[in-house]
Amino acid sequence: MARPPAGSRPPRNGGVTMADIGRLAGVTQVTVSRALSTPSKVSPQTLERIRDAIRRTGYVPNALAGALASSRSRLIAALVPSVTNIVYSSLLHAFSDIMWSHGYQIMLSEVGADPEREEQAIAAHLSRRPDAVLLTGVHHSPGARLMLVNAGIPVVEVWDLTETPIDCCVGFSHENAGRAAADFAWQAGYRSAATVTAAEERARRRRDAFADRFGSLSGSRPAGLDFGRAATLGSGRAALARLLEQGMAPGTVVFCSSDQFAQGILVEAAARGLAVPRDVAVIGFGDQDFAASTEPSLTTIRIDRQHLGRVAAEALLDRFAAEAPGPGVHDVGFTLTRRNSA
Amino acid sequence: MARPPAGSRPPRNGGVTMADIGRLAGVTQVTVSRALSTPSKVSPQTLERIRDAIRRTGYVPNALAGALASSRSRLIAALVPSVTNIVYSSLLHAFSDIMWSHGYQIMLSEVGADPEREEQAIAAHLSRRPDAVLLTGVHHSPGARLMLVNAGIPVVEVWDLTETPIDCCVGFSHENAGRAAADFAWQAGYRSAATVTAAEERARRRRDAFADRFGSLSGSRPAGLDFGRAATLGSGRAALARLLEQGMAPGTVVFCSSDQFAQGILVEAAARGLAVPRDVAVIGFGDQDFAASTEPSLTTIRIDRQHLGRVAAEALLDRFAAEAPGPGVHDVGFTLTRRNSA
DNA sequence: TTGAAAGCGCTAACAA
DNA sequence: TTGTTAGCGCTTTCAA
Repeated sequence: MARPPAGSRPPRNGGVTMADIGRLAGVTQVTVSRALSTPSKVSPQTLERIRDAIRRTGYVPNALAGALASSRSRLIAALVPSVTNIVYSSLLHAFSDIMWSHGYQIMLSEVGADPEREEQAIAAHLSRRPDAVLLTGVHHSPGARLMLVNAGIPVVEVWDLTETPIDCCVGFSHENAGRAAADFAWQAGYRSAATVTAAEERARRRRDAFADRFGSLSGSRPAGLDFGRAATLGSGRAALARLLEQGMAPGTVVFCSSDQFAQGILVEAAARGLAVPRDVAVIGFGDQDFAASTEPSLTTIRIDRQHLGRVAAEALLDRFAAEAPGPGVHDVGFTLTRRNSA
Repeated sequence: MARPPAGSRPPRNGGVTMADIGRLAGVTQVTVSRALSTPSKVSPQTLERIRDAIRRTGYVPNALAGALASSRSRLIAALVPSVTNIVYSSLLHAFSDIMWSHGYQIMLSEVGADPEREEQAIAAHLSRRPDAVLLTGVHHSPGARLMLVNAGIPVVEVWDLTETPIDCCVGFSHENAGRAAADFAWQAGYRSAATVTAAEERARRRRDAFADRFGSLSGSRPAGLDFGRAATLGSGRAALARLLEQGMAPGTVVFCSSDQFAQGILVEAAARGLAVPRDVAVIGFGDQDFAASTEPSLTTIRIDRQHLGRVAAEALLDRFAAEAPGPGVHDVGFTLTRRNSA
């Protein structure tokens, strides 16, 4: 335990209450409550005495009790597949910044790709009575949907789009992104394509859309490589090696499910003396901070994650205020950023 | 709001209480409470009826009320400088995994490098009455220390070491890491060194220790470059360019405050046709997932972040159980992983 | 401007 | 094995 100077017993300011402050300031507990929530309703002198008492005791209000009494916890539950994935963590960063500035705190959980685990996490979070929930993706178990609807609080689903959100959603179309990449590749003159994809549902949807479109454009469906493991530079290198083994034609464009993969392909190509994009071209996904600085720089699909996080936060804030908010579907889109790798 | 089928009014299962479940099961609220916390103390038939009622109503216990009544929130507050920095997020990942499996939830906040903001965040978190707090680093404002000590709960400071933790700490010595890099570089035969450092207090301590040691070994203090911005591949490239402009001697070893910088130097060197490590050698920090797969692979300082997170979790769990835990300082160490860049 | 009273939904004794 | 009684520390009326 964090221990106070030996000898004195822990003040455990969890022990100091509004009533204590009131006693010190010569008022009742209610007045202290008012001083904190609506200072304008308390006389200046009283306010001063109360503030003084708070300072002297180091009083920290008990938000648990406050939330119980008011049924507003000022807590937002956020569930992401992974915090170590920069794509989600940067989105979260923008989101929490705004929520924080409005007095909300974030309870975060990682849920991986397992719907069962997501359901458990949702239950655990709902037990804390959050004022809203942020979920990643739009596919959730019926059980999860039910709990969320029952909770009767705003829910925002991010990083994907659906016509039937639980409440509202902010994202972009992964299918469109895949198709846009295929159209770009075709128009840029590539006549052979391949895909490298991580084991993730949305990544697969991008890949499928890419393969469908490029296949119908070129007449032959691109070869695909799936990586169960997380997308890393190392697996990107391995992917190019494997593609080459399989006899990939020179001048093929490889559509990757993440910039990590793409960078790996760049590194492996360089190690093999292959020229990019002449011998092999690469399209990434995510436009991570390194994408513009690789050699050659990465052509990739960019999602403005800052903006996405901000729109998600605003959607919730809006719902806190509105009486009967409409079911909001916010498409924040994406851009194909052409650089030098394709 | 997540809305139930039109027409029916929101069950808002925040509305279903233990008393409601009791009524349905023909028992009092207390028995329901027991059924949930110590099912062994409830008869099998009663238990069955209660569980049935819970299932039918979709009841979710109110953890706010529970925490208020028991003064145990099963909440852990975690404060990290940044969630988008993989170094902290992977540590957090391991930490929360364990805490979660013991029934604790994490409340996360980013606090950047601003002590003022950290203090605010600590106050906000303490108001939720967490059962413990995790902090990054060992330098905190006097105000922050005071609040934490007053709270009387376990506190673990991670990613650094001190003789005087608020409560306990789990980390490694940044000074030792810097010196180890200098010793390694000297013994590997490098006679000229430089540093590239992000604007971060711990990074600077590593750099200073490196420069001191290498300086006393070689007789001349290494040149240093500071980057205010976050460590990115792009700034690593820029760093090498700048170092070269400044007339860095061939065969210099560059000690970076992160693997991102180091990778940037690798990329820039390749782009300039410089051989690594012959023309310029590089030592990174962090051993991120890409470090083993770069070309050439990165020599870097590795911290077992999984392990660190685990030890931090165990330290807290221990303190929850122990009567009078000793002030624990856990040095998890680091290893200099030699690969091909130096 | 302040206070009194009630209650948020639980847990923790203590009884029966 | 179950129930009764008291709170936990606040917010929310309503009254003064």
